[in-house]
Amino acid sequence: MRKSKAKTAETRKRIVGAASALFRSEGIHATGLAEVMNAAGLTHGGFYRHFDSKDQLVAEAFDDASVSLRRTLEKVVGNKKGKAAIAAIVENYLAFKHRDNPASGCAFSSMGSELGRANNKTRGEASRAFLKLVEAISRHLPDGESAAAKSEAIFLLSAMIGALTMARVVDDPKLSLAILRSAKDHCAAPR
Amino acid sequence: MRKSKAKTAETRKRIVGAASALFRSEGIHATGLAEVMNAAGLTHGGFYRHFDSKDQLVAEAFDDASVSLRRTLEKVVGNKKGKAAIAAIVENYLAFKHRDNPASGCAFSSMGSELGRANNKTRGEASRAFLKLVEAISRHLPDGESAAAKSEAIFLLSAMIGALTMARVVDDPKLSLAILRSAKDHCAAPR
DNA sequence: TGTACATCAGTGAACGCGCGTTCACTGATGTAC
DNA sequence: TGTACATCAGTGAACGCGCGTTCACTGATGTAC
Repeated sequence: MRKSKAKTAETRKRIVGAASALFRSEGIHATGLAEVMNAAGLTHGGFYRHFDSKDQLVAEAFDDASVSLRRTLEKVVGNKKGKAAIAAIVENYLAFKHRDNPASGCAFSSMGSELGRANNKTRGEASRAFLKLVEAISRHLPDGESAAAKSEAIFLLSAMIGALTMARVVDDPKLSLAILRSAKDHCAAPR
Repeated sequence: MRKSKAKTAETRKRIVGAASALFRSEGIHATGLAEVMNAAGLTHGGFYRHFDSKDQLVAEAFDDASVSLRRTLEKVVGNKKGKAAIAAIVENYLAFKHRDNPASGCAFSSMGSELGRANNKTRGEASRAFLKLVEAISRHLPDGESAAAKSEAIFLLSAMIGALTMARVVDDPKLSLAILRSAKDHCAAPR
């Protein structure tokens, strides 16, 4: 049943995509490899033709999620500049749609506390992904290359990640709304 | 080997305390009941004399952690008022000591993404615990009872949780420091 | 206050189950001539 | 271009292991008289 190189590469992508969604919606530890392979339309035995270990899949799935988040942010920014660009990013990140769909959203919010205990490779990728997002935000702040803008962007991103995480933790819809709204109020118009 | 009521209550507390620390340092899913019981100086078989299920322990362990966090914050505030009180809370929360000791720190930062998938009881307790912390912060803001102060406190807390989480995720010490510092800069002197 | 008995905290073995990982096998793909 | 053979993607059974949970048992504690 050997497959063509093109098909094989396609299958691999499908596995990473399925893992990326499952890890974000159910957590890394709670998601089994059999579940991932099943979601990719395969049986679990074939996993090791594509990856060395679950850890490797975690790293690649995280990378997949972070690339997809950056693309989304670029899309919502479009041609907007300055405050309008920041506002678009903030509105999009703190939207109900994002809160209610962790599987396709920011991996820092959905796997944050698990990432802190991940292996070195994954944490390294997480650091680089975080910095790329910081850069994508600071670019739209006044004096975008400055240390102050970078610090501001770091804070905006951390704050949004915390707010989205907590908006998912609380079970009171009004409180969840209040968390998102307070973060929007404070982040959409940075100093 | 029946134990006195006092001893039994003491044992139960020890189990909850051990669970509280382990869940925060290794994650809920990654911590087994045998590990918890072992840390409490017992064998795993006795667990169900004290709790109905792991879920119940999770809820109680979370509660234990959140009470302990409130006590810590009360302690660092002491007699301080207004800005000084807020600054003390922020400095304490975003300290290296807190970042490097998740087992005794804020449960929202260490288990945030897992709490979002916890059962109803735990999420209900998480909501109440979050609100109590919000109240403990807003009390020190100008016009502390107002909706604006509450919103401000919600934002401060969410932002600090996000910053601490991310400071633990990244593997670059300088970036981790930058995350904590940017959050301190923005939170210590609220508008 | 002392005795007899019921209660139950804790132990350690066992339960079924799902985990990550390995492996023999199949058969289509890729390659060497 | 055609043939022969090596490669390897995917299957499904199996591995040892740790999980949450249950249970028979022990013996000190609590209680009823």
